[in-house]
Amino acid sequence: MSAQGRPARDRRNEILAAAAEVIGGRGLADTRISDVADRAGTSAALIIYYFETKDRLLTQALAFAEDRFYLHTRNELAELDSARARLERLIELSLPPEAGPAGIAWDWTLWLELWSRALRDGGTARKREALDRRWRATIADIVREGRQSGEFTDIHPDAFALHLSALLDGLSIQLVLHDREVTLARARRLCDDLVRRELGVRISS
Amino acid sequence: MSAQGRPARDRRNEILAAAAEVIGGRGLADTRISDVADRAGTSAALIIYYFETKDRLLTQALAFAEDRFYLHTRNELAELDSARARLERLIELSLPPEAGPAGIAWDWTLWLELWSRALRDGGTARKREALDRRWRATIADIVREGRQSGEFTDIHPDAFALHLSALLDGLSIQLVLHDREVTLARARRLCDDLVRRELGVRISS
Amino acid sequence: MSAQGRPARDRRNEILAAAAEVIGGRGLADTRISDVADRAGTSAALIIYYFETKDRLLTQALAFAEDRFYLHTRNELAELDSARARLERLIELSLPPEAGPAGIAWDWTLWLELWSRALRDGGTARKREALDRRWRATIADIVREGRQSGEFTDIHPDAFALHLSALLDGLSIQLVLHDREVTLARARRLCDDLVRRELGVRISS
Amino acid sequence: MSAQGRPARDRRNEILAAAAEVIGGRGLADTRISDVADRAGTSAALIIYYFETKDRLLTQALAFAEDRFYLHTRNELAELDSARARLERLIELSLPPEAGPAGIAWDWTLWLELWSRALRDGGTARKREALDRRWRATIADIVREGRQSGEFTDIHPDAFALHLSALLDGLSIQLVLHDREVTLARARRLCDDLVRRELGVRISS
DNA sequence: TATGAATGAGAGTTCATTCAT
DNA sequence: GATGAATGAACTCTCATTCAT
Repeated sequence: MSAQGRPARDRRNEILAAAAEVIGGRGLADTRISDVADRAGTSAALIIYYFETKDRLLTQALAFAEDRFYLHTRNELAELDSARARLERLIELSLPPEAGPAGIAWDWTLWLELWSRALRDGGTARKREALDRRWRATIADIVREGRQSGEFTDIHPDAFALHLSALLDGLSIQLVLHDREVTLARARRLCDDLVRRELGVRISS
Repeated sequence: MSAQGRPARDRRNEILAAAAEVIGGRGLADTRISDVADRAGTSAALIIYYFETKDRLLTQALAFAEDRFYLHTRNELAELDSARARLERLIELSLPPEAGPAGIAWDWTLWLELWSRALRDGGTARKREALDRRWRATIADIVREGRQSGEFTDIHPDAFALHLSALLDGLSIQLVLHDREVTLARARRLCDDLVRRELGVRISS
Repeated sequence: MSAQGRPARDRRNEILAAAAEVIGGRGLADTRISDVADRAGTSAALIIYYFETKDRLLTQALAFAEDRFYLHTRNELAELDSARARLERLIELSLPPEAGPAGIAWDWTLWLELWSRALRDGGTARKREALDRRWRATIADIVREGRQSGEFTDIHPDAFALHLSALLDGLSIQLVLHDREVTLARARRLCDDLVRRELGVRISS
Repeated sequence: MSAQGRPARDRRNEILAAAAEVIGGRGLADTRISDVADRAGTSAALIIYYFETKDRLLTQALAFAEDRFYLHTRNELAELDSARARLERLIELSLPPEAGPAGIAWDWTLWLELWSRALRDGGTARKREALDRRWRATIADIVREGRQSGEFTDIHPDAFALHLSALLDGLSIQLVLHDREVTLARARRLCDDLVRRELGVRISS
């Protein structure tokens, strides 16, 4: 039993990862259970066996991917020792990489799907709210730490967090959608300006 | 001929309007041709007769709704005689109204759908880019006018336009999704702050 | 009225000719009223106006084409003054021309459609029987004439007519279907042999 | 595994047989997937599950039926020990039975459909060519055997095979279509005559 | 006579889900 | 756990036909 507990959890996560990839590649609306099964190397029936319903699979897959991204970011930030560096890195990780021909910003793609799904699906809506709250809290915490360490000027952490996160969202949309007027450099500069103006510190990402 | 040309165009627009409503209400993915037909008071076959394919219907419906919104905004702005007032109004119209339980910000709902569709559909992608460009140009024009009339301090119009529009997008997402931490008032305050700081003018929306 | 009678008949025939072409090109099963309308340069509604039903249109179109072919053959034969020449020409006209790349034997194509349709459609069945009977009679008449003129040896005209017409049908099928083992030359030789053996006359088509 | 492999193949063949019956009864053009499903006692979805597309189903059903007929004939012929008897039997099996009111010559019906389909469908065209070639080879082989055993006079087997098969096709068409001038007896007599004249042997079928 | 607009009645196909093994 | 077989419910799209003009 306990010997089976692990593999089962692994299987679940493999499927969730596969689902996230498929969603990222084809979009939520065009994702079929059998696509996920193919990518995960199993059968559609098994996926239903684990998740009971397609809807639950998709909801959990989105949550899985976003949690993974969040944890990845958390870990990266934990390694840095100044608030300034952490903020700089957070901005860097937030913006989707300028895509080469085939390059697609997987995680950002999922965010767009998540938003439209959250409009009608309560579960997704709650999850999204929690994720965004946690994200803003991360920013606000960095601000507080920087204030305490004397790196940043005194400013309201929550207001700044909302401003920065909203700006990052707004810019990222243009970037994932490859708007020709919005380059990664321009986006960074706007964020840098905001940081400099509000926190009195210069970041050169 | 002319007696027949008009009705046909009217029919088309009726259908597009109906489609936009349905998409807003049920989401792009859950919109069936027959839903649109029902709302428009016709048959599914007629919709295919006019639009040939469901895909084309949806693409055109999104474009139709966004164009309508843009024209509406344009007209509203044209009536105001100071750049400050126009900017204030633009921000007001941009942010989705704080929705009561049943209230849904139709147009913003469509934007979210538009984004995720633009990820994979070239036509939608192009249309979206054009719309956003036009929108930022509108903001930049107001800035230029305000600068010329001496209302605003001297600032780069395009950089400001990108900053404001991105911020509005980012905040609006939280608002349409009813994030409990982001109220319409908070969103407005952030925009006001930006305007005050960058353009040196106070707006009290 | 009489001034309109002509054009109306012309219209009908134009449509029938168009229908025959479409059937030849796309097959009976894939022929849509609107295809015929397009080829005839009218509207589908007009075709229904003339023929009332798609079924009637198709039946009449097949009959029209086959009658036209028969009359064409009749005229050609009437110009020749020996039974031998007439028989030779009849065989020549019966076999589908060896098709170049794009070449399709229109009339033979229609025959195949006619047969499968005659299996279930009584009207088509009757028409087909009449056409084949008339065709065999044509052959038998030539035999009789040749016998009388002393060109042919004495043989039963009807038996010969059935033999030759069946052979022509069977060979023509292979030819329209481009069987690589059955060339036009081989087919002719078989017919020539039959004629020589049965009628004691050599034809060199 | 082996317990599952068989049933699947059986299912396929059941469906193919059902399809052949429906095509024979209603014609290729009027055969719906659901007709086949009904006759096979399953669902339309299962048929798509096995054949992916209606087109493939029909193509394979025609091939299935014709192969079955060919194998049946082969077996029958193998039991006979003189070339004369085999030829006689082949002719007998080739001609459609004189149909009573309800009697329909299933396999011949399918041939007519096959021909018109082969006009536009490459796959069907290839299959048909192979079938006919095999059929003529069967005839030619009998001729060779009869020549070797001294039963038949010396004649070119391939030319005879083409002549006989074409004649059989041409006559069979009249018979399946119930031409009132062409009886089974008349058709047989023509074939007998051909055999007697060309092979120097009398068959009394 | 002529047609564009409109529709109902399907048809094929997709797909989540169930179930026996 | 795992899967192939099976299906019902839905959906898009096609097309002959009708009708007002």
